[in-house]
Amino acid sequence: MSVFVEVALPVPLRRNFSYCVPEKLQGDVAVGLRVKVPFGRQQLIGLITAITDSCDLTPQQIKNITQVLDEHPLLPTSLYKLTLWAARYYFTTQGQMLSQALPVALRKGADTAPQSIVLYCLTDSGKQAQVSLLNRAPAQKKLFEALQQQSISHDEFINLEYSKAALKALEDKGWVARQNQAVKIDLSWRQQLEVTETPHKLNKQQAVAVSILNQQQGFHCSLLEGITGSGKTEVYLSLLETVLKQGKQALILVPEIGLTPQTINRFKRRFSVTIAVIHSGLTDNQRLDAWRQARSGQAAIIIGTRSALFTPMLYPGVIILDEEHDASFKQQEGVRYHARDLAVMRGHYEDIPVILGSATPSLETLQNAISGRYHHLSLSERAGAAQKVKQGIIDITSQPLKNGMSASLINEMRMHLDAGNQVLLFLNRRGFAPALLCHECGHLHECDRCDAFFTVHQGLNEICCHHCGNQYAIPKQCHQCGSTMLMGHGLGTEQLEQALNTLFPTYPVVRIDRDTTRRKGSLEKQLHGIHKGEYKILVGTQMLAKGHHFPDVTLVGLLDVDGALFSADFRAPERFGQLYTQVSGRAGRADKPGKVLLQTHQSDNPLLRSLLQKGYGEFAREQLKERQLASLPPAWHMVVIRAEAHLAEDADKFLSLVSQLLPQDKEFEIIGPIPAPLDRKAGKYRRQLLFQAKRRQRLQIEFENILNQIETLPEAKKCRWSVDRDPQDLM
DNA sequence: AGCACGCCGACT
DNA sequence: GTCGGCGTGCTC
Repeated sequence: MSVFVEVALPVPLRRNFSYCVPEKLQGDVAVGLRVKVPFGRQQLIGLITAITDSCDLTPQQIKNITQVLDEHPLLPTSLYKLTLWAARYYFTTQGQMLSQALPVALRKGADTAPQSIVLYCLTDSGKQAQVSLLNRAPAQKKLFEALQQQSISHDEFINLEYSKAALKALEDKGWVARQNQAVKIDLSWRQQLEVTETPHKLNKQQAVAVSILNQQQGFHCSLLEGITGSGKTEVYLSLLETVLKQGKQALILVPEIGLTPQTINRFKRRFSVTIAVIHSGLTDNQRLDAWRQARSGQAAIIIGTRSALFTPMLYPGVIILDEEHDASFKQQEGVRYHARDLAVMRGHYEDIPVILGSATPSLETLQNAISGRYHHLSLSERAGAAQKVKQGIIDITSQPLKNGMSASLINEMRMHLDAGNQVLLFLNRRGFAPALLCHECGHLHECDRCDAFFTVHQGLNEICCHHCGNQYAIPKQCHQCGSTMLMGHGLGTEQLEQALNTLFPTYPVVRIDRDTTRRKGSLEKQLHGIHKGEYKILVGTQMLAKGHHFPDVTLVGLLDVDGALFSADFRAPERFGQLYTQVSGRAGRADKPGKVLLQTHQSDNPLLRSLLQKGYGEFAREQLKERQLASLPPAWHMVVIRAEAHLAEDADKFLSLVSQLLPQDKEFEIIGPIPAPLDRKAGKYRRQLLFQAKRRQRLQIEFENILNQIETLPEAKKCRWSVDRDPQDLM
């Protein structure tokens, strides 16, 4: 009897591929194993998704599998199911989703079995050697003395940054030798958990949260809403102790920027267990090692960024996702999955609790907490005696601005700087979709058909409503006061940095944004410099607000509140609310009260007033109502198809055809095609088509029906296009 | 996505 | 006369 397998391959083709299993391999195949197969002219690695005894294809069309790579399924059932679900949800292929979920090394065919590790240890002559002989070779001496204490594995050797040359020299002397040691899986933590730090005393709210979380059995999702400094981490640690004591593992996900040595150290200090840390700086093999440690159960705690979500656990106990509102949990290329949403789904499949923590929860999570789907736990007491920051609004309508700074801000900066403190200036992420604003009267130009703001497209000389697609030429005069001082887009961080250097020549400036932190380790270096007081003025984008505390900063200036708050992006107010709250939570300290200054043309704006007076919680609830009224997420469900082409018509034509494939009614709206807010990037025209559906199921079905049709459109070949479900921003 | 085939311009 | 540009077509 002939045996066939369906194989999911990492290709952007919306189907799996059938292969024939040669007789000698028939006993080796099972669902979930990796196989090597011929594909066109290449050999690819894919995962078996099904085994059948018949196949519709003609014998000429079908090829044999080359090799079976695994003995046991690569992923536990829960994770396998999760990738299946995610592939459907994000309208992608199983193959793409699976390859997203696996460490690169495994995708390339690496072995899953724990391999032996290389251990450097002293030889007999090394043990008798005199250290004093190395007095003139400090690097060798350092390494030698470390080896006298204990042998060092190759990984430790790399991590601890010993000199390679020194190792070579010691090997040449015959004092050090390499040993291969088989990796043994140490599960002792499951029997006897060592707590190496006395837990802090919990306050009442923390204790309540911990006791509720400790009682949870099986799947349950909770929102832990705790203001900055309220001790969320202490709650996590307390919960971890319970989970680890039950012999179960914990998966902790943090934003990209939040995975600092300090974070990891907090967990390391408390528990003497193996912690697998998964971050972007790891090599493929280091990632695979972390993956293996998690899968074998040796790593009690797995801590990592977005992609760590897919790390298998032998004894799953809990998933904690900290700073759950952070946008870095949404993948922005390839399969655009959201780690928070998938974490909840994974918790469901694993039947374990999921904790989402934030000081400023996303509206998605807040809605689930309010509706009762999630447990809602609050921490509103600050641990220390930190004072509340002072907040001030600077109305810059008609005020002369020096590179975006008003005279009153500059004065205030000077006062704080002269007092020996640091000043922090925030500017929006570069290229935030700009609204059209009158500098004289502060009027914001709104669409006449909806109450969304127009977005300025300088390149097209157009203003465009991203809510309905309405377009006009950029007006010459303000619609309200007739002034010609219309502002389209603001300035960038680089320009600001230069201006500050001239304005405050005696106070060193540091700029922190995507450009200055691109190189590995440069962010850490800059942050270190800030803490040492090498810099007095800090300029940056959102990046600076995340997770870093600057005790000597007493003044924070938000230069372009309007650009951040009144952007076409429907999440702009939410984002701004989060940014503002994070920043206010960080400025100053107990003995040095902080001050936050906001520059705006809209000092009376109700949104801004509500945020400043009532705080994020109330503000977010108001936003949630707005979203409901506007049929926006999380009330409704959104998908955007983006297309990019050399000719704008090609992208437009394609998207128009797509829009015609779907019905439109009261519960299913299509907007566009409209230019993307950054409509011309790298010489290509970007257009997008927006879908909003009242019911999630409806969106799913409609899309599944048309995906194949979209793909076969001849126009689809003329542009690059992608589907983004639950888009984070409409850029 | 790869990787081929294929048909037109500037080089030894 | 070739090397190489990237357009389009296919992959069980």
